[in-house]
Amino acid sequence: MRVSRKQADRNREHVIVVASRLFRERGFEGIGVADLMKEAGLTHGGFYGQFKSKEDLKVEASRRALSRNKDRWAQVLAETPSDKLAALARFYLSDAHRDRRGEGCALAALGGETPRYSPELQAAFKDGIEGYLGLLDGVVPASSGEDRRTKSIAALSTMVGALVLSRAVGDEALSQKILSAAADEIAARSE
Amino acid sequence: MRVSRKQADRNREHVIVVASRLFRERGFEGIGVADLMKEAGLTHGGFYGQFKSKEDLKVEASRRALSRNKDRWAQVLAETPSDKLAALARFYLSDAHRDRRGEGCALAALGGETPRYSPELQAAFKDGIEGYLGLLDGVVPASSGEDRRTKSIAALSTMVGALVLSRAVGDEALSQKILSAAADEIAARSE
DNA sequence: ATTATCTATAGATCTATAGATAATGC
DNA sequence: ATTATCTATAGATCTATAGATAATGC
Repeated sequence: MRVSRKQADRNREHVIVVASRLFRERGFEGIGVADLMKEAGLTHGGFYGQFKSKEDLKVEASRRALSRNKDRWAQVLAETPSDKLAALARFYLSDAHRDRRGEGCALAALGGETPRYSPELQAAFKDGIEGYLGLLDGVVPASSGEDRRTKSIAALSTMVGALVLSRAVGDEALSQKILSAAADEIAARSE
Repeated sequence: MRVSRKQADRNREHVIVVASRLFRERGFEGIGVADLMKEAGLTHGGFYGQFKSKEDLKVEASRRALSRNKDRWAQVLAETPSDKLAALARFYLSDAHRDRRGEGCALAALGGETPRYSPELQAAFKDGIEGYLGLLDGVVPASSGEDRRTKSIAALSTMVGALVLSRAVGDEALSQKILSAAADEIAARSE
């Protein structure tokens, strides 16, 4: 059942998008190639015509997730007239983001697993992180350029750490408190 | 080859300690029961006499790791005469900590995987986090009690997030910059 | 003729259990 | 007699590949 080149490209795209969700939801080891292809509406064997290996797909799916999320950040910043950093923190540290791992930040969902895999995967995360830092550099309050990057890194670390912790505690009250405390702290520093 | 009750208890302890290292190094899905028992010098089948399931061991090993690390925090704070928060941040955000996942903070090593597992495991992480926050409450600068807990959460989030990111980027220069930026920011806020 | 996708399977792993063995501790 | 640990295995998964099939695109 061969399909056209154009359809094959669409199928490949679809596998990457589905994988970017499933990896974030279940972790890199939490979903197998067969189940992933089934979820994408294709067969197990078809995978290896499109990708060299599962590791290869991890890289593609992570780049896709990080890039899509960066676009979302840029959108939030463009929509907000003032207090852009505080608005970004509130967006990132929302209940909705916490509860939707599959569509959320790949740094929080998969960053902890990344050191165990290929340099190519780590490079994808490095590029993703630098993308976020580039956006933050434009909205953190700072005197010098060097200081600006320091502030951007601290803000990103606080956001990622708080999201990870809010998802880990399994306790709604503490989870909420973690999200709001981190958002408040970032907002306070942005004044 | 039965052993004494006392030796069996020691064996159980040893499995927990070995697991707390291997889970942090390789992730909950990165090590199997058979390999883990081999690493502990016991046989695969012996595992199920000591633990109900692998999930059960995840909980025990996580509690052990979190508790040991909390003791280490308390030790650092006790050894430091002044600027305790800055000293703790430097300790946590060190190259040594980044490079030794197996002995390091379980929040950074395994926090991202925790939401996918049992309520019991999440409760272990909740208890661990509250332990760290309790120590931080004693050293963060704040006017009111409520504000103090907010500052503690923000500091913990920044530390955990920075450690996760520093391990994920696979780039020594950026990794170093992330660690130092987060440590500087926490130190600056502690004055 | 080429090639995207399919079915089927190899070979390695995984968690968990059954039943045997042998030393402890009454 | 009890029980901690052992060997062996069930049954389910995992990644990856081989070879067949059938539609595309020259």
